[in-house]
Amino acid sequence: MTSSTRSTQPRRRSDATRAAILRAARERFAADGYERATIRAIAADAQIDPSMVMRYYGSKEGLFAAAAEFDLRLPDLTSVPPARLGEVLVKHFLARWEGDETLVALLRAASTNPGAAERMRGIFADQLTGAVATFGADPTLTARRAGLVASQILGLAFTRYIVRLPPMVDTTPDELVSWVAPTLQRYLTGTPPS
Amino acid sequence: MTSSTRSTQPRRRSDATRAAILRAARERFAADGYERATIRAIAADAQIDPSMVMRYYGSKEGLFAAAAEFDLRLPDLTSVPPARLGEVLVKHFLARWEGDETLVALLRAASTNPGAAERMRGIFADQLTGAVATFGADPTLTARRAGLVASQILGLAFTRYIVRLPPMVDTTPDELVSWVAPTLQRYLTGTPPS
DNA sequence: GTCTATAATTCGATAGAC
DNA sequence: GTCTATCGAATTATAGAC
Repeated sequence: MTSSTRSTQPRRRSDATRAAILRAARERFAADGYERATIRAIAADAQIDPSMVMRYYGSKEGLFAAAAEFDLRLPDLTSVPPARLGEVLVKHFLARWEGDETLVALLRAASTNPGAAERMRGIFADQLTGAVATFGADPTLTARRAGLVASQILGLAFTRYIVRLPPMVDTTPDELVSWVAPTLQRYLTGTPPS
Repeated sequence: MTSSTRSTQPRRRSDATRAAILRAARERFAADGYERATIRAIAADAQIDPSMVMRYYGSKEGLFAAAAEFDLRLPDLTSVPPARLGEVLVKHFLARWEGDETLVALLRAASTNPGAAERMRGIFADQLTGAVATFGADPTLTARRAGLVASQILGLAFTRYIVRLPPMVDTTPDELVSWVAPTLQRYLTGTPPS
């Protein structure tokens, strides 16, 4: 029962097609948002028939849910020098986004699609809050610290990838890290104001 | 030629209707985004016929352009104590938004509508950069400082009004000001990193 | 100025042949 | 598994009566 022929392998022709659909869907959702991205256009990009999209993913919502699966892949913050938490986080986020348009798709869709907004809340409320909680002292402040971090991180993504403000687009990732890291550092470990 | 009868007064029945349309349009665009907000729904809210919207504003794009007119109404920053610039700015933005949903409409639409994104760029690149330039020392840094401020300000609005992250929704404006003011202060007047 | 009627598209989704 | 054909609904926009 070592290997090749079949039986335990459900993957055949369809897996390549499914992957092509997801890739095209991410592109379109990222570029056009949820409403303007049509199943027909996605299917054309993937060079398959539109009805295949429905067959594989049931509906447009189902397709989006599959295409916008996103994991922040946050590193273990307990092994990071406490004074460098902000820097590590900004670097991580920028690197994570520059190579994967899934978050842009999610960001654009979250503006108009309730399901996408809900997923965004889940990602930043669960994954990020969880990471912040691993080292935070005061549990009652953890959620707020995570929310503030999310506000700066998502504002960075929004101005750089969605609105495309020229100064935010032209600035290199390293320069952005230098400016933004102290902000996150204070949100994460700073003394609560008054 | 003092007063009432007519001649120099083009406003008659239509002005109230136009205002009602704009109000309903801002509500719908803010709540649903550009694509999902339909002319029919806006007309129903304003209790007028859908064709009147077309007659007055020509097209859906034209209606949005009229409804999403937005002025930051930035105060004169030269009369603000330099050490309190961040605080004054956050306070101003929060107050400006809590009572006017136009920015939320613009924010939501900017994700999918190129024209709305262009307007957003104009607002933050012109109005904000102009205000920052009035006191900034190094002109080459002015655009970048304004962009960074925009990133935190728009991230605040995005997480609080669009995605509605619970910790950002539950926090009072005063508490938000306390946390965010130092960030803007550093973006505006801080020493450039390395 | 206001409304009815409808044109012209476009979309998501379905049925069914092969 | 894949594709053709099409349904039914919704949209912006227009033409024209009153």
